[in-house]
Amino acid sequence: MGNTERTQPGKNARIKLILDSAAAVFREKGFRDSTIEDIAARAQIAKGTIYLYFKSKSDLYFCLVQPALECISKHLVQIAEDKEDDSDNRLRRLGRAIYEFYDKDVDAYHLLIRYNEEEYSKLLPEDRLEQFKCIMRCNLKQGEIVIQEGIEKGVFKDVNPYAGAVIFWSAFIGMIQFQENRMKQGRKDYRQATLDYLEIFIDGLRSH
Amino acid sequence: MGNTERTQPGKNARIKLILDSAAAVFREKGFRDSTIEDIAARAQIAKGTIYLYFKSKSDLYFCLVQPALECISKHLVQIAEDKEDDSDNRLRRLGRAIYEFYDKDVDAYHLLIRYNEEEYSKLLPEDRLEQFKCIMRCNLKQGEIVIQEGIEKGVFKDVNPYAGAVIFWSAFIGMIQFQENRMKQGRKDYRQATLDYLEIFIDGLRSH
Amino acid sequence: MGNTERTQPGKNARIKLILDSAAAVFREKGFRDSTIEDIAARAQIAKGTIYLYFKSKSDLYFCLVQPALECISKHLVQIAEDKEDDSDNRLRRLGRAIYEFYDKDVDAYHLLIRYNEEEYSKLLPEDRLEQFKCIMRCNLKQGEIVIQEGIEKGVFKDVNPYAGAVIFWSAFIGMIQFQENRMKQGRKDYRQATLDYLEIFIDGLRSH
Amino acid sequence: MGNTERTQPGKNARIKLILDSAAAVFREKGFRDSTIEDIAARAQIAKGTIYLYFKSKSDLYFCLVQPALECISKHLVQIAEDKEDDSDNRLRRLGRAIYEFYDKDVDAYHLLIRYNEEEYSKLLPEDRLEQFKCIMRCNLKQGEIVIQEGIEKGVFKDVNPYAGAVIFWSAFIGMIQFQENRMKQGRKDYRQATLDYLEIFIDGLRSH
DNA sequence: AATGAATGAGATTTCATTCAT
DNA sequence: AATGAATGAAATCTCATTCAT
Repeated sequence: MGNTERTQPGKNARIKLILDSAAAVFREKGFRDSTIEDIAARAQIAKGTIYLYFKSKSDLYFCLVQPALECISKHLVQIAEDKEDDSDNRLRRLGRAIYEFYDKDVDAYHLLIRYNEEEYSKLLPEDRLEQFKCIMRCNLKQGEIVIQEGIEKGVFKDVNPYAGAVIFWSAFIGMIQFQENRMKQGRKDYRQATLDYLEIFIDGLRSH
Repeated sequence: MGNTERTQPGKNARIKLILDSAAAVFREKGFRDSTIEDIAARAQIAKGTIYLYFKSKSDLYFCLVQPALECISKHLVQIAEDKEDDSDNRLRRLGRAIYEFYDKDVDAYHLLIRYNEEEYSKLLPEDRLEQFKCIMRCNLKQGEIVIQEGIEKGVFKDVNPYAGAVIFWSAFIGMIQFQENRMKQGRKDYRQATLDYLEIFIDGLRSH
Repeated sequence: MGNTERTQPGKNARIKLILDSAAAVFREKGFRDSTIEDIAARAQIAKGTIYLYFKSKSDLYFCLVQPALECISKHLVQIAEDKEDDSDNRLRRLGRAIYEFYDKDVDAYHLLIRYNEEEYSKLLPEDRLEQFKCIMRCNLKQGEIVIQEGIEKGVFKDVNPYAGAVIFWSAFIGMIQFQENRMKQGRKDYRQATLDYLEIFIDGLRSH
Repeated sequence: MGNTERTQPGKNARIKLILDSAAAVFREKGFRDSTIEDIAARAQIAKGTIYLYFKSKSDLYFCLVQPALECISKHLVQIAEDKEDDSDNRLRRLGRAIYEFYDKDVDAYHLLIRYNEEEYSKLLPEDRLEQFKCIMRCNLKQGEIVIQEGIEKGVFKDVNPYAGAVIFWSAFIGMIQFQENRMKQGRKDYRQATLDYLEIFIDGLRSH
């Protein structure tokens, strides 16, 4: 028992090492094309070592995405619940929160937005997938709530709030993609400029 | 030569048969999970026959997506070049053109919007992939052109036109997704309503 | 369709080749220690070829043992149902039938008597295993029936007929083992002598 | 030396602990499906510790079965050598001795009767295996000796004594199996009745 | 031109054994 | 002496591709 306490930090470091490698490899190759061998090689450990800490490739993927999903999810809920703030500002804050999440952990972000591509949905166990979808629905719901309230206050146009949230989310993915394309072309990183485009969406929603 | 002429139509029919089967199978299962066996079975031909007409599974995929991309691409160029129409209406028509393309050939649409998922990009040869990206850049460019002109005319806000086009495109994908989600839940197909959400963007772009 | 008819014989030959190799390898190494590679190597074909004809290693095993089990099973039922013959002679004939089954297909016999060793029962699907056990119970039942009738006619002692059948069966396995041990030691094959030891059992059962 | 004396008892206790755990695990799962991890877990020690006392998994198995075999072996020799007792009674006592051995240590019994299944025989080194076979031949020999003497005294029929011993042994295994089957079905444990079936053989061997 | 049987490289996962602590 | 993390060989099964017919 004393032993366990002593080895815990090493164990956690190992887990972190594997998760980091996995995130990078999944990011580069996608889930299906990433092999346990790839992940082990990047972590400079043996294949079998990964199975000491994770039950399967799917389990590894799940453990990787799960905390990231829950973290951003909680943050979004907080923002949506801050009823003292204006609807349009809360929508802006939702967008910024997602952007900050992206900026803090690029790999996790990419895993998150791909969770429901067929590539993943075919290979994850039914229950894990359902858990993912549930969290994602929750995220979407926050946008929906904020838009709904804006409509009720007359700040926003009378659109379908769910549809509005979907568009908000997918527009955001598009903006990240834009930023990454620019970076690949060697251009400068204008984060603030990128976030400004959120305003296009918010302006479009306004009732005038 | 006489022979060639006579066999040519049969050959083309064969190619079309294979492409149609492949489109359906790729759509249902995704690229990785689709087997040459699946495609051959659906076309009711032998596996080996496919290799008479296509070099590889990747090649088959490329030949499938290529014409679809070029078709929508030409259409978008036509709209963008119609300088007599208002900027905001041309943006609307770009959106409708994509929607109609989707509606006419769901399989091709899904292949098209996935062309740059890593699942595909890792499996295509470098040069094929570059060709794809070139076509996609061209598509995006049409949105950029229309937005640029709108800005110059003072109809649209002074945003980065490329960013605007990316957001426009990704918002569109989001709307299709929304529509498909609704359909899966057994709800009715409100195409017109869906297209109306285009207006959120167009309004957001307007200078007031 | 014409094709199918033409290829059928070749296909059957392939299946037989694989089954024969599998029987020999399973016999030599047991189910768990036999690898698909071993079986393929013995058949001088590639690993993958086996999967063209059999779903899995378990399936291959099942297809191997199933017909042998059913064949001996039917034979034993026939003998047990021949009510015109004396009980003791029918018991003798049951023993001889098993011996002949052994003699005709040594591999199948060894697979049959091992079907319920843990090695197998752990690795076969529940339903396959149940099918096996059902056939084995049926085989045992024939001995039980004959012994039961002998008891009723006063020919045999009043023993538990099921227990009698179990002992009959296991004694038989012992005799085969004896014969094989003798053969391994390079001694001659006294089949007739071996079968004579059945008489020990039959005599022991007699009411005097 | 003082050290050695002090650690010796601890060492022996360790060895016994490991052997006991191994016996239980092998019994439950069979040799192949038992892992060193399983055995270590049951003994509440670390995996590596087992390798301080045993060269390998096979070695552990050997050290486990060896004493059990020798114990029953000695007992059988004693009975066979008790020339004052009748042949048929000594045969009965041999059977009872095996039954008592079974009853006292079910795990050891099951290991013993399986020693020559291929699952085990393929995994033990040639020399270990030869040692096993030698002990088993000795056990069998005791039955052979008793039967031989019975024949010489005219008590038993003139059968091949070795064959008689093999049948005796395998019939016994069958009876245990019968008893265990009954128990599994939740029926009562009629040990005395089970042993009575020994009489079938003894009667069968009698010269009248 | 068409077939489809055969191939074999490659992916996931297990576990006996080693060895640094 | 004891530990248990790490190793890596090995086993099952899949499927793109080839090639004899």
